[in-house]
Amino acid sequence: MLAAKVNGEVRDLTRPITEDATIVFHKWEDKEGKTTFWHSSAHLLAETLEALFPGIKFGIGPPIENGFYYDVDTGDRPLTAADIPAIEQKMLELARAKSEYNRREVSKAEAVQYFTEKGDEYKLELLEGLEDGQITFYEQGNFVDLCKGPHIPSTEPIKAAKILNLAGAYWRGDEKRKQLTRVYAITFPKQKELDEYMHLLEEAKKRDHRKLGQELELFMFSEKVGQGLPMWLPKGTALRTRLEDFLKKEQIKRGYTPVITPHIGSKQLYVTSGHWEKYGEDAFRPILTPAKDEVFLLKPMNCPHHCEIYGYRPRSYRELPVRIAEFGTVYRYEQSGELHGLTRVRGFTQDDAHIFCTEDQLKEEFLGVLDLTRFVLAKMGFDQFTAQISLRDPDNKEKYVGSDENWRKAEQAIIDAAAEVGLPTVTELGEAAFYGPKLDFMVKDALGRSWQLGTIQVDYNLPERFNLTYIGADNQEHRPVMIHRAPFGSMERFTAVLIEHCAGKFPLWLTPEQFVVLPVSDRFTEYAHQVKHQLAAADMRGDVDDRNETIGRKIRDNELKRIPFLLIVGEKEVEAGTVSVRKQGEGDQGAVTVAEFAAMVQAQL
RNA sequence: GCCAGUGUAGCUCAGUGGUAGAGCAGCUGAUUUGUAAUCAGCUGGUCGGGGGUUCGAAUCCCUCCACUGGCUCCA
Repeated sequence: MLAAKVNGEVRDLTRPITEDATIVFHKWEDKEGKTTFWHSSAHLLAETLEALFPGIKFGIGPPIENGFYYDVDTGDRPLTAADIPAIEQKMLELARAKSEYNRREVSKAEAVQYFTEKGDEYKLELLEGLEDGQITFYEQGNFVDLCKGPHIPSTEPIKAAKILNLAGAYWRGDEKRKQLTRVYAITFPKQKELDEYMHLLEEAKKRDHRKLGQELELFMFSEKVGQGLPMWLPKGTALRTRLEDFLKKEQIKRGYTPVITPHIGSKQLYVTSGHWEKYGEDAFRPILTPAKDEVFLLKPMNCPHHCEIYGYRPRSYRELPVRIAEFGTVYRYEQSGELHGLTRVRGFTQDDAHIFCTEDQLKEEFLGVLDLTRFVLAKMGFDQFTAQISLRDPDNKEKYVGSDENWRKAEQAIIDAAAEVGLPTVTELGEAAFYGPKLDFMVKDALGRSWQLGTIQVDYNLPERFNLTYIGADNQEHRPVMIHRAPFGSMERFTAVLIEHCAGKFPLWLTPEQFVVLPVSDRFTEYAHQVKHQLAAADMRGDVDDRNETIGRKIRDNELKRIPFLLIVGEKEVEAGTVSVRKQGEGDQGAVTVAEFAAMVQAQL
């Protein structure tokens, strides 16, 4: 037992209960138990660091989803990987002392005095935000920390510890302030659990899309081409093209109109849209021409172009909603430290569309987009995702364009639509786009990092900025509402997450190569090619591995390439007109005729 | 952009001041193969780029570039 929930509040097991209370005990298996365990471990880590590096100063040290961290200021002597073994060792040594975690209520003056004497300005700053009478210290061994708790009774159950990594982190998350060293770590009550966790991390690394992208020859980067500018190799292109075709077809069914727009636009376009003012300085530099004062920008978004398409002639209420769709490639100068495989790049293609509709149609259109997005995710086998509603930060309205009334309407439309379909959501203030609130679908990558995939945004503002109108039944001009949406988000990020989601074993309808025919020896190569052509005629994709290698080698190589079906052909198969089917990861499935195999695969598509 | 780390052959990696290495891949040849690596030979590197220290630098220092882990940012 690690902690107790008393009347809904998680507390120390050792803290006396002075009122009538409902009590729930938390063990390691509970989220609350782990959180308390890791929070206490953070204090143990701090005690360790203080013992090893006297004079070290402490920021904050909270538990996180997997483990905990502590932000520290080590002065002139940086922490490095070489320090890790000593830290881990000392941590366990201190844990074995079985120090009790003792809670103590202190006055603000007492707390300020303590940290002033200790010289820890970070704790003093934290104290500034706390009210007298609410302040508690926790003490274990030789370490005292400002902390509201709760904690486990003693360090005794902490049996295994691992420093996961060292990273920089700005104090209070503010890039203008000092950067502290963030020590990430995790602890367990048993060594075996730590071993299992480390094994899990290893397995996750194996499905990292950057690694699989290289192994499966899906995409590449080149220093000469530039940072964050992926190039899709033939197999990656085959995969991506199928994703695009799938969505294009579905969008046609749902009343979208495909368009194509250029990769650049005049600066004036982005002044109108507001992007110039908001992002001009942080974007790729403007493109100049021989003509004086002529300035173009690489397009960072497709919406301004689509607004121009909407506005190229008068629109009647009868033709709304207008749904303009484009797989549009955009370029954004992301900070160099942000680039990450295919998930964060500087040139990428959005499966973008902009829906222009009346206010009355807004809800239905939004619901339609929600349905499309969920249809797409389901088709790809994503059942684990969260939906995040991103609203404006009400305390920083100057970061956004548009009137309060428009924002109120837009935010309400998203909240209502999500509630209507029963979509579980979390709401984040301050995460909205500058022109409107968003509903984002978030998924996690193999290493637990969360990425935004599909996005739906309600926008009252760009239609105003572009002076977009339609003529209503009353023969008056009205302002349409705009929905920005991208079910995949971007082809790059979606592909990355898909690679990791299926560990490179793509669904049959998407995979670049569905089969490879493996002749047992070169006497059967001709038959192998016949098989391939028969299957190609049945609309299947694949090739012949006619290298002069043993069958065992060919099987191994093609298994590693995650080919769904290996078709082995030798003497027996040639005579019987069959193929021996070997399914990826599942071994020999026996012999069937080529037609039977084709039918079997068709049935699975 | 910031903090820390990494950069050696196509890939994975060894080499820490004294003649650049291994396995795999590739090429050539032999082998004609029955369900996850046949054998042999050969090729392949301005040790990320530039500058410096040194008799001598993959190795030490500076700088730039790229990548990795975070932070900040993300139209």
